[in-house]
Amino acid sequence: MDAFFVSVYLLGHPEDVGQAVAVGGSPDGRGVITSASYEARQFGVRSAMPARRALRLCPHLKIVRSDWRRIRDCSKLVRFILSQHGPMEPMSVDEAYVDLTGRRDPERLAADIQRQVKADTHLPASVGLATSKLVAKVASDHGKPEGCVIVPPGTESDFLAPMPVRVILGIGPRTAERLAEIGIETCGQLADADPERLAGSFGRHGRRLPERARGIDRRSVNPKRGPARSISGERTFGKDIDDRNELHEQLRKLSARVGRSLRRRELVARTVFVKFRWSDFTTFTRRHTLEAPIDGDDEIFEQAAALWDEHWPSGQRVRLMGVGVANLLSNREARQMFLEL
DNA sequence: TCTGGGGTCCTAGGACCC
DNA sequence: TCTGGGGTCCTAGGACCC
Repeated sequence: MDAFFVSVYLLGHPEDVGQAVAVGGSPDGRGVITSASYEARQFGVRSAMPARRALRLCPHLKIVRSDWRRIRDCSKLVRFILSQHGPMEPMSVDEAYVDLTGRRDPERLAADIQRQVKADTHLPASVGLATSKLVAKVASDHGKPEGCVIVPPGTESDFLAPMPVRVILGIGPRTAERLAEIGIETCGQLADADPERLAGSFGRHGRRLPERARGIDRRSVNPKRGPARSISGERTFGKDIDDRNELHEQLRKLSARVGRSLRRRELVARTVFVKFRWSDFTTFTRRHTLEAPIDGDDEIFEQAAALWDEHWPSGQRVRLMGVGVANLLSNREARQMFLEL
């Protein structure tokens, strides 16, 4: 989906269509931009940018909060439409793969699906059609907004060759920087690199990079999502906090939020973790695993508070606090475990 | 002008067991 | 005399994604 959160907002606010609009947090506090309209992007506004900075780049920018209910509803509808056309694997709230293997005239089908999404949701989407997930994703990004990019079989390598290595899913800023240090900046250069040499400096993952850069990716579309592996909540405070009571109060709120989410999904957890971020941005986590799984707000808070008190130097100013659970089991699995014990 | 929030996966070291 | 070897679980950090 294109500028998804902003597009969803505009559904309910047609008067703002064509304006520089962004979804994000408060520019007075420590909010960042989540999604920016293409008009806002012309001013350099990007997601993950501090809202304050976005406003400086684009003084007339309208920043609005995200409407999660509406976003979820739109996401569900898009997924439903896609799933009518083949096995569908959701990647995130606004991206999914559909397997059209064996379908007649997939080029036309891709364009039809895009039109159907627009007609039924009134939301703009981009489509990429290719022989693998990796290339389809690059193609889809390449045509934004409202693009429909088809990469015919056999042309994957040529399609990717001129592009920066960053377009490949899994190559982030860190890997791109390290590749640049050895003179590799484009997919074409990466495709020609020696896999063994890359394995030397990038480990197991490195050996596969040249084939990835050629568009070779045998991963299939997998519609079955595994169960959640962790659930967490975190909060960056508007102002750093150093008062123990206030910190405990926040810890209790976050624990309750995590607990609710856990129970709604009918899961229990054996591990509780807390996340710390001091004023100077030093960040770390501490965790504890229990013998028996839990799902209650008070139980989560009790564990979180013990970890917190153990690692929070009294008086240390806190910028962010997080609480999470991992080692998740379904209620059924937990019952089974209990019987075995 | 400092830098959100929700996740996943991988790596590496240490404890512990046989 | 130096210091096996494999498997599993746990912790912590880091890269990456949207």
